[in-house]
Parts: sequence; C-alpha cells; structure tokens
Amino acid sequence: MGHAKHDYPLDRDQVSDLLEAHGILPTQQRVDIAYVLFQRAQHLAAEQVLASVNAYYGHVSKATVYNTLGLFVRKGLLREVLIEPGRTFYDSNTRDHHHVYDVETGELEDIPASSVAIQADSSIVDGAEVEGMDLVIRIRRHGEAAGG
Amino acid sequence: MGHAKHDYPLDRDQVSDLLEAHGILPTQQRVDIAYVLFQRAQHLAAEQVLASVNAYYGHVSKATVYNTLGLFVRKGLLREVLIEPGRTFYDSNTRDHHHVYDVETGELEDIPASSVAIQADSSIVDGAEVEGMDLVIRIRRHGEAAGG
DNA sequence: TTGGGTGCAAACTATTTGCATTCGA
DNA sequence: TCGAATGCAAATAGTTTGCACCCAA
Repeated sequence: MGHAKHDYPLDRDQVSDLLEAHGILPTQQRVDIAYVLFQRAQHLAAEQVLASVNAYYGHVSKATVYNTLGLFVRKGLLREVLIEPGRTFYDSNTRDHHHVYDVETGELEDIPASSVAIQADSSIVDGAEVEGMDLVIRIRRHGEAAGG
Repeated sequence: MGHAKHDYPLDRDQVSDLLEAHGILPTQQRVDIAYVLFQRAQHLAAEQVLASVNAYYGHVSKATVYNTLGLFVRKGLLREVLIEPGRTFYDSNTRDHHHVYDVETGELEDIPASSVAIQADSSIVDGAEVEGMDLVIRIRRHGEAAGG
C-alpha cells in the first residue's frame, strides 16, 4: 500500500498492460478511457472523460464511461474523490497522496502522502484494518484580511 | 476555530437562539429542522431530515429542507460530509472532528480532532489560509485474514 | 460459438429552481 | 405593510439500468 503503481504518461500498450495486470479485459473503449485518464495524474468527472474520449479517440457512450470508471475504481486503478456534492471526481493518481482544495476557485491539487504526517490514537481503529486515509485540506488563497 | 459551539441536545429555545446567533431568522420550519438536527451529533441525509421533521413536527416541504440545510452550511452551523457518491450527509457535530468510515457497513463515526495529529509540510499551504482539514479514515472491521 | 462488453434510451435519485402564497418583524 | 420564507411541482444533473447487438477469446 502506498507505492506508485506506474508513471505518467502511459502509451496505449502500457495502458493495455495495466488493465490486464488488474484483471480487466482491455477492450477498445476501456483502453481509450484509460489512455485519457493516465496521461497524467488528474481529477476528472465522468462528463469530462466522456468529452475527452469522444473528442480525441473513438466514440464511447455515456453508460460505458460510467461502467468503466466504476470498474476501474473497484479494481483499484482509480480513486473516487468526493469534494463537491453531486459530482464524483476520478483521480488517476494511483500514488498514495492527499488533496488540497481551494474553496474559492474549486481547484483541487494533489500532495504526496509523504509531506503529511497523520498520527491517530491507536484506539480509534482498534481491531480494524485501515483501508486508507483521505485527507482534504481546505484553503483560501486570498492573502487579504477577512473583512466582513 | 475548533471549539465546541454548543452542547446536545438543544431545546427549542436554545435552537432558536443558536439560529439568531448565526444571523438566521428562526422561523417555524427552520427551528423544526434545527431541532431534529441538534438533538445530538449525527449524520443525516436531506431525505432523513425531511422524514424526521414531518414525522414529529409540523409539515416541511422538500425544497425548504434543502434550502435550510444549505443555509445552515453557509452559516457554519452544519458541515457537509461527502462519503458516498450522490448523497450528501449533513453533520450536526459542530466540534472540530474527523471521521471513521467502515467501508463494509457504510457506518460513519466521529472522532475528536484531538485524537489525531496532522502535520503538513508548511510549503503545502504556503501563503494560504487553512479553512479546515477533513480526514476520513476508511476501515474494515472483519478481523479475518484477507483471503481472495 | 458465446459470454462479456457496449450503446442507446429510459429510468431513477438527489437536488435546484420558478413562482404564487403566506409569514413575521 | 412588505420583503423574506415557504410549498409545490416541474426542471435539472448526475448516475444507473434494461436490453438488443457486437466483439474478442
């Protein structure tokens, strides 16, 4: 847990291998979708994935995008990031990391897990297996004093 | 930041005062809704709030519930918690705290901020004001060895 | 050949909005 | 009184589902 699974960007053959390595049959559409996702570490909503794939590669339907994204999440290839209500972002950064969210611009940035130390009382998770820790640091960048 | 704003449960007068203290006109419906919410620290979806209010107090419409929850969030009386895609939970715990999420049961539990130490490199938030940190620890409780 | 994958459209869920009515300072 | 709050229903946005067709092993 917590190590990089691959680098960016991946070419189509590498994407195909990546899917197979995760037990996913690398069909045309899935490779198209993964190719868009794994160009770099990024946060994309389903709608954006759909638009990118259809703009640059073969046609993919909305249902297939949703099905595929869900599949990738279940297989550990993507991470769901829930920041804004009602919109799921899919995070193609498979490294162990956290997020900084600018509440004013809506910008979402990755920070490596190594730059944050999280220490929880052992009693918190006593007897349970920790699947992961998701930290979101909410910031506002305007340096000005809050007026009123 | 990070101190308790009030205790639980609140009676209707206290709820009314709480709303006024946050610049919210305490109408009948808003007090009904707040009264349900602030019985204790809990995580409720809009639908559950609607059902509770209508079961125990006067009638409130769906739109008013959503409008009111949104208002309470904007005024800092509630916290939005996004764990499951497509469903917003409203957290009536106004104390500084984090969450433990059981990925198998969907159970969501509060843990006081004081039982977790989070130390981020200063460069991460350089020049920005930290609004808050949301930590979700995802666990699974089955003690058994992961088989396959 | 054949079961999984895909596309399409309809269904569904959660949430927001428009507007007429009602409430509260 | 009069602007703000509310209720209702329709609209919207995101996501899921059902089913016929197609493709890859």
